[in-house]
Amino acid sequence: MKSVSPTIRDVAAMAGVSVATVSKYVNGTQRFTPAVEAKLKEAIERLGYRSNPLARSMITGRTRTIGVAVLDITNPHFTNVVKGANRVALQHDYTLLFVDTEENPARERSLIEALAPRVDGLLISSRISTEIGKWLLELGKPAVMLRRVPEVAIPSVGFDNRLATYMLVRHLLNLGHRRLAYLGFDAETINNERIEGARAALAEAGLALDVYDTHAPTAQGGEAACSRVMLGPKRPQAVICYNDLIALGFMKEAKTLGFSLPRDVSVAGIDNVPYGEYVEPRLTTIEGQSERMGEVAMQKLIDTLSGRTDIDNVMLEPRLVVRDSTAAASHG
Amino acid sequence: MKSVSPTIRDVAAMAGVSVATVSKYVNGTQRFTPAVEAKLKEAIERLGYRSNPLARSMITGRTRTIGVAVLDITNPHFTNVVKGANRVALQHDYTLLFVDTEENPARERSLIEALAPRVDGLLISSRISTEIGKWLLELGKPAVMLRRVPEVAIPSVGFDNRLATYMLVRHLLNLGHRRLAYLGFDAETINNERIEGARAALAEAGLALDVYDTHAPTAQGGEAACSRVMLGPKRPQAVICYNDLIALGFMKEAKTLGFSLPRDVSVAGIDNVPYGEYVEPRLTTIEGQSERMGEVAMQKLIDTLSGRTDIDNVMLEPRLVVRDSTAAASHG
DNA sequence: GTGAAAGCGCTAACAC
DNA sequence: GTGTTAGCGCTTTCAC
Repeated sequence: MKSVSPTIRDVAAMAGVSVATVSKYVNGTQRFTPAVEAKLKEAIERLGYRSNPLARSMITGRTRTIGVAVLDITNPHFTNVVKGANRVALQHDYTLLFVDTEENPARERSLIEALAPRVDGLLISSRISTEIGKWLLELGKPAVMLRRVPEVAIPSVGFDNRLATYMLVRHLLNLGHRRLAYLGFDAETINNERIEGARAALAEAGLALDVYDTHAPTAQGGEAACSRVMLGPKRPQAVICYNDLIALGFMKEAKTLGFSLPRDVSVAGIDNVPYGEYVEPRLTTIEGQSERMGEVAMQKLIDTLSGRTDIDNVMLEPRLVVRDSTAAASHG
Repeated sequence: MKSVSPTIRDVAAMAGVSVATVSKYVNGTQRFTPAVEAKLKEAIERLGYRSNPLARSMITGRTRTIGVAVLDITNPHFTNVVKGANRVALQHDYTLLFVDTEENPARERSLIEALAPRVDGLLISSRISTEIGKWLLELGKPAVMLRRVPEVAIPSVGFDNRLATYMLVRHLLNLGHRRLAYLGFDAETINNERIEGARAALAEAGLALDVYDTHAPTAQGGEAACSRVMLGPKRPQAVICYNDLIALGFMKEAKTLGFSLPRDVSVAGIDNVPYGEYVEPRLTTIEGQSERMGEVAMQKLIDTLSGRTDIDNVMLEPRLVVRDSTAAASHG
């Protein structure tokens, strides 16, 4: 219960050796005579000495720690990314430190700035990836972006957003739907890719897409937007949501408004968060491979840290998961 | 794109002043002559200088950072705790660093050990709170436990587990149920408190509790245990789950097994995670005040860091949230 | 206002 | 094997 921790010098004094010896012993850099080793062990034990990682890092320049910045720790997609990243990090004896930027670009930067010097490398998911990417570059700290940023020389792992919505539209088209809506999240750059993919598939069938927007990529966002979509002048037969959370909220509110799902409207999301399986109707979605994304990104980062330097942009492939929230269009 | 960051000395050299001056300027400790200030500003700008927090922390002994260790970042209960904690930390200009111990007591200790020296204080949720608590005490690092640990001299904020299940049982009793089961998570110390609370309420009615166990406090855990509970020799009319996640998994599997909910069985959870509102039937639960727990705990920690030292154990009160997963017992 | 110097706790040559 | 020494990048007295 000492208020101030013992230092390497205290140990050295107590064991009657030099600080260098203690340092080497603590780091297992060398072998020692049994006598010295015993004294060292005893002194460390009695003093309750623990080496100060800050001081060590300052010299070695390494922390054996990796920083992960996520946009919203509440979103299962991100927690799964984290799980995947954690698994790989653990295998390589790295510790993960997380920071939640809370969808706030202003804080984002300062949080990453605070995190960066304390870690060996960074895994970053950001709304402003390109900007952050450039800034990271001049920071000179190894990083991997959790989103494709081909325009910056930083490795990244992303997801084929165009293909995801393209597939979703094709699926809905096959079910006989003609009036499709997209409920997006405008503040996000990949939102446009998702719209493009949907439009491309629709264009092939000579159809157009109605685009709506939510204020947040969350269930609350989906709830809030539902009545506008479903009770507006262009009620869709099917709606594709920016992500599963929005879809979950949308479905809940649609039911509250008296609609029967999927009879009155088909709904699909993207990410395949675990909870999509527990709602009714079970959510049709695109498997976003969140955990895999975390794994791949972490592996890339560790490779970079180990000297390998192949700056490429991995693209994870989407896979359609059909469940009960999408059904054949009713006649009329 | 320099590989090595500029130091305070580079700035001093470039601006033609001493390092002490730069330090004071960077920390806003003092006022300067406009001439010096301008030179400083320019040098810092051109060099892209950022002060190294490691070096600073080593001297000041403070990091302006708080470490939070959670058991499972995938569990919405914990992410909400984190949200609450983050909110008040932000107000006081503290940055949060998280670590996910992944329900693994062995890693728990080493992760916290790695985290502790890099932060000013700790917020810890652990399966082995008492043990960790004692250890924390001799570490001398301010900490607050996210669970009541009255037996250790560490502030903590917890939740009235006995009252929670007591209330749940009373609710179920009022609905006419007589055969109640509890689906718990044995590895958790508070599991016993929850069993006690349920038993106390049941005893008043001259009834007994059937206790089952899951291998994990997750939806998968609930799913896996469901058939054992529902198709065993003592099929219950109502089951209380250790937490909402288990309840969600249990409900899903019960439906798969052909049961109609809540007609065939009433189900209740604890925590009030957001997704309980999106499933069908909507989950009856106990509001666990996760966010509030995070807020209170962080406030306590910050108070401690500011010199206040009232080591008490806050107990948050449970509140019953009745939804559709609990209904009147059917005759028979 | 500004600077010189000591040193935070530790590691890494290098010498013995 | 073990000790000496010179810092890592920064803050902090204490002079001027």
